[in-house]
Amino acid sequence: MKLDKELLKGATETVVLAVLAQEPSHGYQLVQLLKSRSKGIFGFGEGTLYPVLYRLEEKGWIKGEWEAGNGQRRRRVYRVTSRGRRQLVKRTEQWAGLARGMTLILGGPAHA
Amino acid sequence: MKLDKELLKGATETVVLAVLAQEPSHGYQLVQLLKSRSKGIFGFGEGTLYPVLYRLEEKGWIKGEWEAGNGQRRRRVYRVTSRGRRQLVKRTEQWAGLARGMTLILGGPAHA
DNA sequence: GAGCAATACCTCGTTATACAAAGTATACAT
DNA sequence: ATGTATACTTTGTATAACGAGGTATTGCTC
Repeated sequence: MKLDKELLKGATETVVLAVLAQEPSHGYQLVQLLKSRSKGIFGFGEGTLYPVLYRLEEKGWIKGEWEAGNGQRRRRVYRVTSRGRRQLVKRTEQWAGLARGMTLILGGPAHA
Repeated sequence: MKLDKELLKGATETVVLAVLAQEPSHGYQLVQLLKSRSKGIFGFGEGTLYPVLYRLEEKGWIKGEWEAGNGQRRRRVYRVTSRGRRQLVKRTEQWAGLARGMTLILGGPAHA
């Protein structure tokens, strides 16, 4: 099942922040982490994730640093800043609120 | 807590379908139903909901009928069509998928 | 050393949506 | 008559996810 594009709006930044908070990563790696950690539910492409990273960095919620190439291809590793962590808390609360509302509407008296 | 605009994208049509499936309503009533049934979590305004209703009707998922004014102001009551009910099932599955993915990412090894 | 796959990054155009704000008009109570 | 709640409608703005295309490097294999 491929997730609806619109449904993901607003959630993408949150999962990116969450994964980076657990493990600093570069863009390409993030694509794979998001897929594996969500058991294949999320399948973000690079065309989605790189712009998200730039956005988050511009807002000061993550910080990227070029990793010197020790035989590796150069890559930019992103870490969550302290402001970013506060944001992650907020976003998580937002998500919980939405999830609660959805449950109330979808799972409520509908099955009565 | 006011829910982020972007986070709601894609979810709005689903909750509208869900409420209408439970109780055919007109637009103005829907504003209140969504608010009360979600215990205040959803606060959609008319400028959001009416366009949603038009969209859903155009797609054939709901059907509106003008209710003749028996002393009442004229109102358009919307009902979910059979195609709309199938859509609701799909949307609900989509939502469940997203919720599962979010839980995996947010609630997983983060608190380890 | 040519070819190829995987890695890693970047950018553009398209499309869809939530919302505020403003407007119109009716019913009803005071 | 004045106001309030009801009820519908439209416009403009901002944002975001994605596909598709592009560049460049590394390392493997023949």
